[in-house]
Amino acid sequence: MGTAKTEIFSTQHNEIARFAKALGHPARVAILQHLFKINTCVCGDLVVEIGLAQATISQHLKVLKSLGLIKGNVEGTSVCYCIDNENWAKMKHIISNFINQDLNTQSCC
Amino acid sequence: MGTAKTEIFSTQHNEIARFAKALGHPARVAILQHLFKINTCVCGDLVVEIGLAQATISQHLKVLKSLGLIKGNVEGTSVCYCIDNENWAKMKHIISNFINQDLNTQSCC
DNA sequence: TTATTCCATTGCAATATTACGATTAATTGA
DNA sequence: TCAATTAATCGTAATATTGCAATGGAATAA
Repeated sequence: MGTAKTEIFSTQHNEIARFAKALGHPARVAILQHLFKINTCVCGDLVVEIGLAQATISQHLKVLKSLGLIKGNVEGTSVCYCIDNENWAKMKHIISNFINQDLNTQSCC
Repeated sequence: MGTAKTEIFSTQHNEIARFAKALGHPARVAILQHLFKINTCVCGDLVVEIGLAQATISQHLKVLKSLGLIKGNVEGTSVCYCIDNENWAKMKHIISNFINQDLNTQSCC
């Protein structure tokens, strides 16, 4: 175990969970927030900015990249990262649709 | 390790991550979705509905309850769960504010 | 009381995640 | 060419998560 039984859930539920999981670590939230804040691509200063070891940041970037939320471009000896607008929008819709549900009735308990 | 270094991140980033993490498992997504769908409290049929062992469901419910997203009421020999509207709204705002950010400029890469 | 039902908790095994030092690969600058 | 810089990857340790069988506690039904 330790592995989620994804096969018993719908594609939709698995997809919501996959995106949510990627946002489920403060370092990844901080990375994404920084990319939004500086509003351009980030080349190299993420390690300083976030305050974790280089290997650790690289691992978090890999998670975000593998989901498509960010993309990286090699610029000489450094790599520049930025939000992938298209996939970010896709994630936004999937998560929003889920969390913006409202109860039609009062909770009974 | 295996433990996130939450102390180096802002309260806001940690809070976003905490909520996102709770939504980061398809079983918990399915549980919440079911609670919205039937639009009232659920007494006892979650194990059948989701298809995991009773102990496993109980554990997922505990995660959701400890974050305040759901609440449970004892009704005789069973327990009824429902969405906690107040905390759900709080989560909704926190997550929405984060994911609804838009880039002012084109990505440079 | 005794059996039953429902659910939480405990204990455990398998796997995943987080973090980092060390190494490697690629590029640039001298 | 050779050092320096940057970031990915490897290896490893510590901890967290997932899942389930077994157990236990609380309420109900007989």
